[in-house]
Amino acid sequence: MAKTDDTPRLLLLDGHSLAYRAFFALKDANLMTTDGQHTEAVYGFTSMLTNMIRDEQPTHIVVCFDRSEPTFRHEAYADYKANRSETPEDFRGQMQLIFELLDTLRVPHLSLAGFEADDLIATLATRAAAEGMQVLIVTGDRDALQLVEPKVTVLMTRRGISDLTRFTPEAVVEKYGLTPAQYPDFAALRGDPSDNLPSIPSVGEKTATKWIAEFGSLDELVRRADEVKGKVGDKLREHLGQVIHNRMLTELRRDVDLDVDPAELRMGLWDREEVNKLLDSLQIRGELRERLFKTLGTAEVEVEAGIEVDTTVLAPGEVAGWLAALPGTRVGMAFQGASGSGTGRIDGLAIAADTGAAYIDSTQLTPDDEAALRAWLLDADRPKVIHDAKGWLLALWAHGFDLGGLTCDTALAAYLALPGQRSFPLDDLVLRYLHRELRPESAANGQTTLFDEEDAAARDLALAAQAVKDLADSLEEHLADRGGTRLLTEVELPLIRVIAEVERAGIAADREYFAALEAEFGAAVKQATEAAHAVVGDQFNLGSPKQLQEILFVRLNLPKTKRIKTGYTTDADALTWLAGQTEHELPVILLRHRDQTKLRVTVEGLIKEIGADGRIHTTFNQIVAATGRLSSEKPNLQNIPIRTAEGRRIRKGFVVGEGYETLLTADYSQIELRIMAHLSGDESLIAAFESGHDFHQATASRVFDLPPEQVDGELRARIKAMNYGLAYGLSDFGLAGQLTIPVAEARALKDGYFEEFGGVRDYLDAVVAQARKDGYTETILGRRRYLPDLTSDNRQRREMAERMALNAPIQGSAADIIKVAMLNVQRAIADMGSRMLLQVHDELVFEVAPGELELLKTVVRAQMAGAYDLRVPLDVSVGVGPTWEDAGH
DNA sequence: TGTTCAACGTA
DNA sequence: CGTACGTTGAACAC
Repeated sequence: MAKTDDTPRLLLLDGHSLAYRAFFALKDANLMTTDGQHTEAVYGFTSMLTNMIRDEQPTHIVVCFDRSEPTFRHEAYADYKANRSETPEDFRGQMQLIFELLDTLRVPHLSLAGFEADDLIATLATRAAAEGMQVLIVTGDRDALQLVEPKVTVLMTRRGISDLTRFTPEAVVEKYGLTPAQYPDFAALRGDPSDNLPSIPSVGEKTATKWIAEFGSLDELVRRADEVKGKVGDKLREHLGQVIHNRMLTELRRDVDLDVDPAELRMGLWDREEVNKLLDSLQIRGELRERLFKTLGTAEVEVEAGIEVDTTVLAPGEVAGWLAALPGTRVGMAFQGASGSGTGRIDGLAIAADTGAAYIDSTQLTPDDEAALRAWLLDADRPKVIHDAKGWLLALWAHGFDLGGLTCDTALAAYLALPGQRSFPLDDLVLRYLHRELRPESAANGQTTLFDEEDAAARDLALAAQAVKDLADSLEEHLADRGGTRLLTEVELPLIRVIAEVERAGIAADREYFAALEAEFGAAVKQATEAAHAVVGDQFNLGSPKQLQEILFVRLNLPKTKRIKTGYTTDADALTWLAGQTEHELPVILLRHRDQTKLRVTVEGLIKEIGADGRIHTTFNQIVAATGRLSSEKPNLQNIPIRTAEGRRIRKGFVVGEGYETLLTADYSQIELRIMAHLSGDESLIAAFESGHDFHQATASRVFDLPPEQVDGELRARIKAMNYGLAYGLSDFGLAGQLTIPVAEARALKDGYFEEFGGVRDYLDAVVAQARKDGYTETILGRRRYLPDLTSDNRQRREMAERMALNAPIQGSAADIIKVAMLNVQRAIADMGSRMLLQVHDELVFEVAPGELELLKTVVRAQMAGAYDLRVPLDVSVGVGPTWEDAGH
């Protein structure tokens, strides 16, 4: 609960200092997760953080961290902290976990190259105090004592993690006999073994204190050094230079150029599930988890105010009049109902305008209301904004309405602003961008009558509509600052309708064919199961990796495969390897079983999704993939088998619908490699595309300096793996594994490749360097992907981020291009009977209306090839046939 | 009952 | 130790 005193209270924590302290305090407990990750520091830090929030009730909070880069102190003094012992092995990796924890808890944290956490703390404390905030600093570093003043208190860790001393100005004087301002003078005089600051021989804390107290300051002491008598006086004069140098290092910087206002440092709204998930992975449970939730549950999020809106619940017959009185400015809309599988239902809607909001029960419309609503919804001159509009558009269509004038979708805008996030709940965004809380009224009071509940639900919907309206302004401004406006308004926003139409259309499925196929795959599964049981001489579940391990590696004592968390892997690669290693027939049977099971399950899933119209309506998600691709779910039609002949049989079940002539597929060939050629500008690679030869053959011919005709299958395969691997950040090791050649050979291959295509290497290097500098990568249409891990201390995370940085512009630009192509194709075929059915990343599938085949071919080719002007041509291949398989290439 | 893991399909 | 997804059954935790 909020303190009665409403002075804002800023809690500043020194992250490294506390984590390190926590680690040593809990070292003997030897905490670790079952997969061997130590968690002493994380655990201890979490506990301290929780207690601080609980006991101090801050309104603002930030955790500051040191950076690995040298600081200005290192520049001033080469040996600064030089004698620090190596970070213990078990501590490594825990900092990264702490960052994750803070992110999850929405606790702001900061670090800045060239400065220690203390300097950031000093700067923020100084600013915050000047703004009238009460400041509390938690650290184990005594240098922070210089910051103490009436508005700034330091909590210093003593032994362990729960033993803290509270330093007010009075307490500093009491403890050290010095004022806070004198503390850095004292520290310089005394020296500091932990910072490797040399001390004066025979001058310890006592003498240092005495001198500073006597002379008032170090300056004064230095000026009057000759007044100090005795042997220690000589020592002082001898080491004066050193002491002055020390003093430069003990002063904390209060003027670090930080782009942060203390008032912004609020805790965000955290997600209980997300926190639980992280604590699960850290295997933190029991008392600490309870304490954490209890504390965070009561810590109030500092918000300026809640979303408020003046709501009218319109009665039947009032809608037309209300709409007529609306101003022409943009409104926010929110809906009640459901959507999915290419359709939807609307029970109610809210409209929030500048003049107030209204709730409309769409199941109780009079004919006049309905006509007015229909016209208003359709009117492109009545601008509207909706959060995640696609499903509601489908629902509107299902009711015979349509929508015009959608000028913003807040979920889409947020996706462009935060591409790494996988979901965009309205309340989170409202808090993040508007610093307001979206608090449902219906949840506020428990005991209500049925009537009140309905009323509250109506007002909640109006609140959401108002929030969407406000949020849109904020997000649009945010995107405008980042150059993302065109991507939103010219690509993503108009694409909503295209995708909705595709979902609504669905693709026809041959139910009987699928059923027969399922039976066939099922029989093969049964056969494989029986064969396996016969070979082993025992019944077991072939689908259980655990039981499989027991059979393979214990009972049969076959050679061990790659280790995984739960033992040894039994994946397809390993089974294939085992089949070659041993004479045993079991691995082969298991592979067959896997294969057939996967196919059977895939077909089963498809059958379940066939709708009453005999078609499968997948949902394309426009806001989940971090690179900008679409994804497909319920069912996923972007992973229907194609590689094997048996798998392709599934594609035969996707057929042309009644009233249509055939299916047509059109795909980009090697679009990602073409993008790589474009982005790198490598003339040789561009020439390989323009040579007219097979691309992999042409590149191989250049790498191995052979005429294209003399490139054999082996050489072509190697270069093909290189070509594709590069776009994924493939390592020498990975390439070697892929081609089953020694790592040295893989490296030589890569060197040979780059000798010919040096521009590609330069480009790839530059991408990572730029991303590290800016914090994000960008596609040809300016779609960003943020990669903070590029500067991680954790090698594994950093290298993962580097591979993402290599891939994101390429995969993302391909996604940009096909999105533009979809828009252009849809515009071009708007008046035709043919329609788009699917998008599979670089492929579009169409259903061709009678007599339109040749025209559609021409239009689709032209629109796809012309979607974007690259330095190499975009090659489109087209196939036609009665099923997806026949129409494939 | 819900969550995590291994496995595997696509581009 | 190659990116991006979604789905599944088994195992596990509650």
